[in-house]
Amino acid sequence: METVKGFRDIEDSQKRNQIRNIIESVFQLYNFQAVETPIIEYEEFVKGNNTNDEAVSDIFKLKDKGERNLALRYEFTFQLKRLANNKKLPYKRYQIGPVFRDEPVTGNRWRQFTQCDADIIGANLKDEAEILNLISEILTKLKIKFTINFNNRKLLNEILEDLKISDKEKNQVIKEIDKLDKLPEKEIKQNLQKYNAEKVLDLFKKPESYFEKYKAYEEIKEFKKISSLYKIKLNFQPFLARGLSYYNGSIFEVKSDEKEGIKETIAAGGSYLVNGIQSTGISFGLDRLELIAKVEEQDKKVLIISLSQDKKAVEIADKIRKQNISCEIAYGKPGKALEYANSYQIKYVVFVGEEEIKKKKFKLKDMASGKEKLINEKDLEKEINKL
RNA sequence: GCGAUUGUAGUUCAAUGGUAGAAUGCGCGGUUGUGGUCCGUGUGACGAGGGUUCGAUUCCCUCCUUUCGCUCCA
Repeated sequence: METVKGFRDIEDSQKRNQIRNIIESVFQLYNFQAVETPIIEYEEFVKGNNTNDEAVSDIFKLKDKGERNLALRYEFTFQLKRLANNKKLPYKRYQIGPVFRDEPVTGNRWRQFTQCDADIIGANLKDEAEILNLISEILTKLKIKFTINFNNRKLLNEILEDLKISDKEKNQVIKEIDKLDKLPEKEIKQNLQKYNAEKVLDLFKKPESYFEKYKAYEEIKEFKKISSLYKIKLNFQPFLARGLSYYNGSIFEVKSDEKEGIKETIAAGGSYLVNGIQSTGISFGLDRLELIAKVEEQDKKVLIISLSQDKKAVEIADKIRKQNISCEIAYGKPGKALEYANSYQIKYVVFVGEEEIKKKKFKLKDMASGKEKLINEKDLEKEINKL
């Protein structure tokens, strides 16, 4: 049986859960409120004002028995319009959950994936810096080396207006510019000639100081100043655009620096309006973080082998679990039980047989070394706890 | 969605116009209180449908799927 294209079974979700917990705990440290919202919404609401966005054309559509036109959420941001109503500002909320996009699957891209969002409704530049600090804290805890690319939509707009590019063509030009880190420059230049905008390419080669002449750079300058409070390194990328059209100020895109990392974006965000209120937010891609994060796996697991001494085995297992150590009992032949332990990476095994019960000493075996130790019944849990 | 590409045991790979073989995994045994080595044995696959043919896993068509690019994006 196959899963649907772009959907998958996650057979070992332990690492995933640990990453989720780390992200969630940091969100909470910054006083974001946890929320959950419906996966299904009215199609009209999902589309929102962003009907021009390509992403909106990627929504999964469905109908219920009442012939309502519905859709699966393709992100969380639009749902903030409802949540942010009547809230004391700034309203800070986080949400972790699956979103759905009916789009082609390539590489590390799925049609169901889990986003971890933190947003501030009613935000200024200082809040944006705080969001960056939060990104940095999370990725550091996940032991991921990263670069934060950033830009400001206002700067892009100003540059394009300066070059007398019409509002209609602006979005097309921005899309071309956004490909700069991907396609060869020649190709982009050709495409830009259609809009008479090839000059922008030369602009983007200029050093950062060149952009100081633009009014919108003031905001970038101010933002950099605030961010320096947190010692966050930002990589100013004047051509960074981001596809979602609702962004109206700062935009961020986080990439992995790891050699074995992935080329896809691992977190992205920016500033936008919610019900006319200036807001900012970030979204992590849990599925991608899972590929590159290094988390310590809880690997102290114990297998009790009951050699027809089930009563004692259950008793000991219970004591070990009370120490908060994962433990299970095998009732079969010892050979089988040891193979089982190998197969599921259970590192310690305790034999519970007639002899042990008589002597009140139990054999504790380290699977990696094969060494066995006799341990007094009283000290057993303590010994295991110390391992 | 468009263009290219892919599809055989759970996994990784073979062969073939006369319905398939290995490695590994899994099960059982050798070892009824000792595994990660070895030996034996078992299990298990032609993506789905249609066409050509005496006969199709093989050739053709459609759909699905895989991978890559475009578009877009976590």
